[in-house]
Amino acid sequence: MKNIDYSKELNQEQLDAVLHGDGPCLVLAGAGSGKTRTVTYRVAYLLEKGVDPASILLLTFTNKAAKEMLARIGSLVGPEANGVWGGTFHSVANRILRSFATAVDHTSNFTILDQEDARSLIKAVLKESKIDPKARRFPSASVIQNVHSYARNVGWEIGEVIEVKHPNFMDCSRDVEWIISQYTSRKASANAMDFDDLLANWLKIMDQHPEAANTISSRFQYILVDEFQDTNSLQSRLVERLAQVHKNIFVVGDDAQSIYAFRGADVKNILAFPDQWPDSKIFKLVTNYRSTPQILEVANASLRNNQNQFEKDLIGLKSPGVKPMVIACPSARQEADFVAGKILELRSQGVALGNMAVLFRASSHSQALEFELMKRDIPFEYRGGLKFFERAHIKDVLAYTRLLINPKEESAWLRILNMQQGIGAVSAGQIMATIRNTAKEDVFNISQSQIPARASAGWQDAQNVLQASSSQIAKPGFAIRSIAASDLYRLHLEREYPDWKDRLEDLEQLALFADAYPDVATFLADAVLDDTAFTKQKGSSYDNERIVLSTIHQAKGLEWDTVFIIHLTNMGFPSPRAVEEDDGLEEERRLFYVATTRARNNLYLTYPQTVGFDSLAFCRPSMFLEELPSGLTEQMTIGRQSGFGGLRSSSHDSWSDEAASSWNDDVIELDSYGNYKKRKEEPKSTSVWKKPDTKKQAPRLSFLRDVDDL
DNA sequence: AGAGTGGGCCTTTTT
DNA sequence: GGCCCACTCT
Repeated sequence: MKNIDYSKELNQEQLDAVLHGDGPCLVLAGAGSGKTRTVTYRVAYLLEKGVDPASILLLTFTNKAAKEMLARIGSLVGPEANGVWGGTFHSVANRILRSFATAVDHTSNFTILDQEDARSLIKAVLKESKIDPKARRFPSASVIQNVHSYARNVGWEIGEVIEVKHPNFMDCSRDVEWIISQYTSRKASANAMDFDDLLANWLKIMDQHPEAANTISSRFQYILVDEFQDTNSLQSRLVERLAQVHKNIFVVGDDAQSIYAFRGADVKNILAFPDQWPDSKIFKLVTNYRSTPQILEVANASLRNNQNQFEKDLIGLKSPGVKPMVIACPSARQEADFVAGKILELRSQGVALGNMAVLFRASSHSQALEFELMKRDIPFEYRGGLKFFERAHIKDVLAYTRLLINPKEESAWLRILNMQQGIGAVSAGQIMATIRNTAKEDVFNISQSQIPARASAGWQDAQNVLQASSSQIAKPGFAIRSIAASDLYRLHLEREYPDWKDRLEDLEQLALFADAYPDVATFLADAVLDDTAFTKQKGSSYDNERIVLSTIHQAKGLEWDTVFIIHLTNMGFPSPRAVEEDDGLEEERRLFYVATTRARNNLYLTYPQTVGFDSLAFCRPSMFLEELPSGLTEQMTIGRQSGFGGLRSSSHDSWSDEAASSWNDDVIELDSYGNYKKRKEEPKSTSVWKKPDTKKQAPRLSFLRDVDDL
């Protein structure tokens, strides 16, 4: 084991937290204050003290965070770190449940349903139910799914969630509960778990199976939780149960960066930690090493508009840099143009593309920029949107693969059946009923006589593929090749997709990825829970030559020299829908805080003054910009005539003046979203009003990201 | 019962 | 602009 000089490598704040003894410990770590560093050194310190690596459990929210921390621990202490258990709550739950599945009425090779799989199962239940959505308004499958998931994560009744989140569906409450109960039993009989089941079943074992619970909790003597502000009630209870006996619970987080309330995260978990764990120690990390004082001032000033928070300002240590810049652009097209131009300019000044990132609130905000970057041949890496394992053809093949393990898994069947010629929702439902009544050994040999006549050919095709690949169960890569290369699936791809060749190549990539796994079940679990292994393979050598495009949520925990936050409009960010939620505005502001604190040296805040495709809509700058004290930022307006690069530093004669005066001409009206929309006739000054021709632009390149998939 | 076509509706974040 | 749904034709 390497020798670590803790007092030299850590500041006093961090050192205190790392060296603290056993028992409950809360570390409140501001953005850029060395949170990851503290956690990794803490683990190193435990190992150095002689703690068995296998008794340390490190829980995170993203796979990326888990991998990064484990890697850093590894480079700190060497191979001794290998035994440390680290991963997301969900992936650790998966690993544990593989050993204890029978306690919760599953077998160890249970299948994990991702959100889409789960939704399609709910949809099928909905269709078979006698509920007539025409007779009255009834929540869609995805609304039901959200309600169900939220209820489980925060521990509410279905009725309560509907009352708070969808009051207009209050009278459907009973029926929704019934649908959910059907979904639950179908899922169980298919030996499948959704994301929430992973956590819920883990907790169930901890609560109701003392023997198993004892094995689990005595195995993990030290529990560390990253991003604790993002835990929901289910996760918080899990953590509590795990640490109940030894109380060696070490959590780090920042209430100011709590941005997952929509999926049940509750800041109260971190605020109440000291009450929940008497005698806990609290450490605060407020020294920021990452950002210039100018950037921190903007972040701090913004956050001061929030009421519910610990009082704490980040204290910057870096020497002064430049003020963050606010850039008003006439349109999204010109915003993209500005950002692309600036990227090239910075690169020529020596900032590597990999040291820059463009962040946005919602995936759709990046469209114009994606096009502009492609046009200019600027390589970029897109984070967010569809992941590799969520793309249609990948999911198709995975559905077949799932059946090899779990022949009665309903949502896999539904996906496959609906792909066959001559099988629609009704036949699929009938066939499913037959499958449910068949022993799992016989499912691949159901006789034609039990299948509706028109569905017969399609059914036989699918059977053939399954039978052919079922012999490859021990070799996931071969199973995948056998499915992807089948006439049935290859022809399906050719029929459906213009880019079928790329997709076939994707499938070979998938097979290569699967080759590394000892069996199909392990491979499938990773495919659903963790695709970092795959994405890494793809882009590794380019990492430093690509600019990152990312949603703010996915950018949490990361940092870059230069950060652009785009589409800072009143209708884009804060998101109008989020603002309707309780505490929604404050959460959006925390999101803005997360975004700004990703930047080390340069921060560009841009917004278009118009958005829209059909009709042009004006928008104002985001309130997060308007509420910033003037003087903290440099303002800039891009003139509408200019191509790229032509900037004006005054707002005189600018688009915004013209737009403002137009608002008085009654050409603009409020639409139902509270947006200003163009009405009736086109104004005279055509060049200004012509809608930007971003519409006819080429679609996103499919190998970068495929939005047409699902 | 499926498949193909036209119209209304909504734009969020993710393990 | 794109998705989902409902309607209609086969």
